[in-house]
Amino acid sequence: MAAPVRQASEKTRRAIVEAGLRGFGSKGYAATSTREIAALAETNVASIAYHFGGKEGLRTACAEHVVATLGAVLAADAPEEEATDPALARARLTGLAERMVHFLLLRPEAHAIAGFMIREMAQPSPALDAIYDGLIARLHPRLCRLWAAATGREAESAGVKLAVFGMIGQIVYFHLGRPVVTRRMGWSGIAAPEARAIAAMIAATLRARLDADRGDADRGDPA
Amino acid sequence: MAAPVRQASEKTRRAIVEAGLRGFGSKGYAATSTREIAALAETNVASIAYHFGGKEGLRTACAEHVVATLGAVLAADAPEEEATDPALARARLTGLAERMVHFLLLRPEAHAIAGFMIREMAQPSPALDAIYDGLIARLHPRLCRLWAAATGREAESAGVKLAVFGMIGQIVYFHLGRPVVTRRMGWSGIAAPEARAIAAMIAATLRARLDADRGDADRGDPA
DNA sequence: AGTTTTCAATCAAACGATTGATTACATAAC
DNA sequence: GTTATGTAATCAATCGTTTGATTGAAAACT
Repeated sequence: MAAPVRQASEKTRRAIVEAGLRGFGSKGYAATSTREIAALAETNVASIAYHFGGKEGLRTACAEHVVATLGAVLAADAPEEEATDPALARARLTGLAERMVHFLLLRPEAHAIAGFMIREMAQPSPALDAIYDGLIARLHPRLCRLWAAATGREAESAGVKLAVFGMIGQIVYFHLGRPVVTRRMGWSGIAAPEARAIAAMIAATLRARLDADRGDADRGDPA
Repeated sequence: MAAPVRQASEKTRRAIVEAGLRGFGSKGYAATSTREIAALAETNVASIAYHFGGKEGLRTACAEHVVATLGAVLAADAPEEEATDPALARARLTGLAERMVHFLLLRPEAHAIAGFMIREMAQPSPALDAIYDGLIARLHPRLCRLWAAATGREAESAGVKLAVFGMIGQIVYFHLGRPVVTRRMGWSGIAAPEARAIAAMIAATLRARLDADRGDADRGDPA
């Protein structure tokens, strides 16, 4: 909580957080020992208790790190002004989706981040609050507003909110289900070409859904 | 492997598997102790080693149980003859999706099953092989054939396979992201009405996507 | 039929290993 | 010299597993 701005111990902090995130994200919280984290961070086990108060403190620190990192990634290409033109909103939405796919599937650091978030959702802890407040609570309404602008539906309606979750769910699944997807597709892994194919499929689904919503919005049949 | 057909120890086996599945599915493999499982199954810790060779053996036994249970659920409403009529295939597909949503979100035993599968994907183990071979390898191609019949595209094309995964991903996500979804939606949980809303949204997405695919299939633009 | 043997099944108890946390002490920075 | 930071050693607790004893019922034997 209290940031030790004093010294260059920041390097150790970062190393521990990154090591913890990598462990928690790939193997899970319980399955990752503090000694393993310390070894990966090239420091002593006691440093974890010193810097974060304990393993649980490191967990929330990792959550904050995830929020900061992912927030920066998503804010980088976020023009402050909201898109009101349907075509523009639609382009923004598809672009954001595509960017999320590529980040989630190609960036090496994304594996730990996504794994961490997924595991936090599966077994909620105080760390999930930080992720929700710092990330979901900001990103999801923004996507809903874009969806609304692209279709004419109301941004905070249940249908739009669920549709946005559905879009996110598709993206997340291709990270989560990677071993299953690659096996079924006959891929040896997910590199740039595979990520492009997945992004194209998600974009196509998104376009189809937006088109359908635009038609339904007039007839008052928002599913 | 060798089934002890002799005695009524089958009851103990089942109790241990169900207890293990519940623990592994909700808290994760590493976070669930053998003592905890034994207590939940109302038996002794040694029974786990006796019946399954160890904790890891119980893991694969749980995977086999998941395959058997889920296989039965999905096979129950699977008319052997494949649907060739587009409208019928479409109805089958949406019906299957709806059934999956309701099973995953409402059935109490589904929580452990889904949690187990998700965690296995996140950290593949030999248990994942059993799940893939016994479940995915059967279900996914069937969905692809339905998709193909509904749209005119080729069942084993990359686009169709990915689209089916996308549909599954949406469904799975609403189970996985339950704490996040409920919070954002202002729900206190996911009961029948909420599951219906989610199922409606997924059905709408599916319909929109199938429509778009049917149009694209002629023009040879399968994304 | 009565007796003995065999064996799957379960149990309490204990094993060594590992866990997260804590301590006491050394080192570096200011 | 005071504080901040890092380390080695150690703590109690818990982990998965193993052990030896016990049970009850089927199998084998007389």
